Amino acid sequence: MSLAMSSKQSRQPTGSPRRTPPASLTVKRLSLYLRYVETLAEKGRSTVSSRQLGKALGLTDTQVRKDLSCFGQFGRPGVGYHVGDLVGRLRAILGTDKVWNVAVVGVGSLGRALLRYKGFVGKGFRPAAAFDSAAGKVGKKFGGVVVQPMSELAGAVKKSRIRLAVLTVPAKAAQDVADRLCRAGIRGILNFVPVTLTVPAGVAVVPVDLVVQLEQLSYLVNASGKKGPGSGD
Amino acid sequence: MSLAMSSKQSRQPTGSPRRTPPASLTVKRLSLYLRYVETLAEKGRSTVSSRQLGKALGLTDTQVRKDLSCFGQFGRPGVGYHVGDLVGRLRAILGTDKVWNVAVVGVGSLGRALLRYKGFVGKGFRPAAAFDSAAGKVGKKFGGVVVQPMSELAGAVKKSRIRLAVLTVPAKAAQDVADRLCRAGIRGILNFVPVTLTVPAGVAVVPVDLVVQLEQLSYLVNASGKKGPGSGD
DNA sequence: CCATGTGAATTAATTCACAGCT
DNA sequence: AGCTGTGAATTAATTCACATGG
Repeated sequence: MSLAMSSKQSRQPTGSPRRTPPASLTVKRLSLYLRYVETLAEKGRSTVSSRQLGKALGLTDTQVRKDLSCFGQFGRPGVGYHVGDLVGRLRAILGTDKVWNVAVVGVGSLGRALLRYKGFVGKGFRPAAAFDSAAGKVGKKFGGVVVQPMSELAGAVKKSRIRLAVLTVPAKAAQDVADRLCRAGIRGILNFVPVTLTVPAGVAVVPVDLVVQLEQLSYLVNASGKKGPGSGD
Repeated sequence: MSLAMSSKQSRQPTGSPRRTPPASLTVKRLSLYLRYVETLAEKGRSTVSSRQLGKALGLTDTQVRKDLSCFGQFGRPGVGYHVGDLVGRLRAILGTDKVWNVAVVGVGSLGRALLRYKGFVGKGFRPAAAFDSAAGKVGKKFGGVVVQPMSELAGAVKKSRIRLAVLTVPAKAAQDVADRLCRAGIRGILNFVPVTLTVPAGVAVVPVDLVVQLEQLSYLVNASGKKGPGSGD
């Protein structure tokens, strides 16, 4: 057995990405950490350990520490992480310490549901505008947001400082609308349309295809019929 | 058209997992392959190459071939994959060659939107029942499905052979309802509630947290502000 | 003692390179 | 020519092991 050497590194001021690159899988877990730690904050808990966090989310304690440590070192040996601090840190990393104005484009049943969705409040996202090409929908109000015609899109995006869009238009229109959003200066698109979008560099797309999600379930259920692994929440 | 592989096959019977294990990331991509290949089928295209597939989805051709090959070898050197055949194979792998009855549990705005969502038709999923604990909603019809009281859940699940559930209840009720679903014999849960569910082995959970998705966007947009990687559709 | 942070080892996933079929 | 399928090499992600602080 070899003798490890001491690395001996003094502590960086605050929140310095030590080494490893951001890593896309890590970021997804950061959201889950935040979600869980926020519930702890509501309950008045003041500290949490990587083991408790991992247990609640189905991860190992090492995984949790690795994820957190690559964005800086918060958390104290022997104690754990300070809940309030961790909430702040995670929000800052994810960029939800400020509120993002979001446009909902396509006011079908899904778009309307998102406009009315209560889960965004306090999470850093605010549906700030809605757009639809159907004249019959323009002027109507859903979740407190008045639907505007598509012709207003570029103007409203600039005026209301909207940087994110939720896309819930019919598949045939999706790429066209995405192009318009990009030209209007939108920086990210949450895409519910079952189509792979092409966007210029500098614009992010996160796809959410409900059929794809159900297919994952279908696969897992079929697979567990033969063999027996767990699941994947 | 549509001539299944006739004679000439010294291959394995059908869809034999050659070597590699199923791999969870692979399955997500299979859904994307299916989605794209279905659009090709509608357009009447008869073959597609791994390169074309990859190009359309932002993947390398090698990646596509690796993914497909680990479920058996369909596709002919020098030609590519037969579109009709590939659709059938992918559906069989994902388990959507038969129709799954799905229960929507929790008929808030999101649940209603999912009941009305048109995108499930022809994809192997059918909203077959809806449940809500609010007496005011019971008896109402959304997307052709009548809302039933929670007390009917176990009975309806058995009677209608429902094996998948979409969970869109308030966060406080989520784990309780999930427990009831599991006792009723449900095999998979598509979880829209921002809570990590605990379920017995043999039940699959696929989480879809809209806030988490937006946080991914937020992170990506913030990150591209400093440096300049692309996106991630 | 318990808990974090991290280099080293391990395992998973992707890409490379090429044999072989059309 | 073009294309698939796959071992080998590479790169990413996770887990292990342990030094160090509370």
